Amino acid sequence: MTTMNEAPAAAPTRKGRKNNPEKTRENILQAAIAEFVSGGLAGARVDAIAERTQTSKRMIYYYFNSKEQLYIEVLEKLYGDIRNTESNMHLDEIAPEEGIRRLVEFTFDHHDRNVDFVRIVCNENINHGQFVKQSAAIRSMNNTVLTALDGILRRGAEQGLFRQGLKAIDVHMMISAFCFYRVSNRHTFGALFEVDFDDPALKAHHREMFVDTLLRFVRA
Amino acid sequence: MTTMNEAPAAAPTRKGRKNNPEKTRENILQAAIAEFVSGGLAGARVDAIAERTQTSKRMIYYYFNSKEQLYIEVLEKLYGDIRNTESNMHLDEIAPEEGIRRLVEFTFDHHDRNVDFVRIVCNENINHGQFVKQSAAIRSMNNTVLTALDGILRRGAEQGLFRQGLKAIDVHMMISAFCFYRVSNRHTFGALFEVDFDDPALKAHHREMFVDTLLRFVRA
DNA sequence: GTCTATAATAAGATAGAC
DNA sequence: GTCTATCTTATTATAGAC
Repeated sequence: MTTMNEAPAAAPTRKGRKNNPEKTRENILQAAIAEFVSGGLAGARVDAIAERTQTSKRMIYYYFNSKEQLYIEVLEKLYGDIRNTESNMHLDEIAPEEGIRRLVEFTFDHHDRNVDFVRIVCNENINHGQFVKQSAAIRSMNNTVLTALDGILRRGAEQGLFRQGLKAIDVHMMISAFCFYRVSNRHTFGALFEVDFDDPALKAHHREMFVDTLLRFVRA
Repeated sequence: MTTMNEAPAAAPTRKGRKNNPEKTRENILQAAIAEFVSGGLAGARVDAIAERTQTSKRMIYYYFNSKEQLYIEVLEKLYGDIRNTESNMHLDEIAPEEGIRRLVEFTFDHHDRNVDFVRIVCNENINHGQFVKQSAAIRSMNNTVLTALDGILRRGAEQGLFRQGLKAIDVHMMISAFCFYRVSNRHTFGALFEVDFDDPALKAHHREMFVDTLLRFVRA
């Protein structure tokens, strides 16, 4: 009688909500992303996360132990999303100029689509990057871009198309700066200069301008 | 007898700490900057601000009424600092290329020296720019750069040195993106790619590279 | 104008039933 | 594994003396 074999007709509104650990966990994680993104680590409220969830606050602590732990998992998830997508670019088989173009366009689109990622990185920097520094998972995942870019620059230089001695880290930083800033500072920049970053035409303009700027930088 | 004419020898350790409203206010404001900068609006603690102060927590509420009000004043102060310095550049009297160079260098140095400003802007964007949007003072102060830059671009185009049809807002955004990102993301970028942004040699390298990139962009 | 002490409340975390 | 109710601490804000 202590087993759960009774009351099939008891709660009609609770259809299909049987125990489902993985789904609950993912559900919490998604809610946490939304909450951390719109308030930072300090600004996020555990109660608010629970409200965004189909489950209760208790479950947050059950699965993640603390607010900080939850934050770290969010961080790792969002950083991981980039790596997964940026692996499939095959930048080593195309013409150097085309490689630069594609890399800029890819980075642009990725940041544009992942506002969440950008916001969480902003927050990390406000926290002096303390959690990124802690997470070995994150630190070890970010060098694929650099080697790909290095290949492009080297081939470009060999073919006489690009300048000699360009460093991948420099080019990468400039690409990131453009794509990141356009998302990270859209609210203040938008308010100050009355620019609407959601306008598709402006977005296309920026995208092409960034490609152009980078190409002008690398060309011999 | 209710006037304050007694006890000149009472407290020897409290020398010179007579009532000084302006100084107290400024003292609180400086402490608030430090605290808001290293934790954002939500992360900052009023107690912590008081501790950084030569006065008490009570005075914070006495002068600023609330944590939010204090935050807004910090915001306005830091934004104001830029305007004041960037007015004295006289960019309309020099050669166009030199104008671009100076503007980039100025923006670079300013961001480099004012980490506080950069952090507060990051925080503002996490808050969807809600306080910047509220402050009429801030919104009305930011158009001097744009007109100066516009002048440079127009003269450059007239002299056949620069391309036609370049927009000041675009150039300004790219300059800002470089200079801002280098400061705002130094912790995460530094941790991920093992870059030390405090290295003076690297700093000089970035500065020159940004000038170069912008010049390559505007040139005909 | 300034201080110490404290109220009021919000928020992170947990107990214990089911 | 999940829920509601609650404990505990931290934090914003204020009272009231001087």
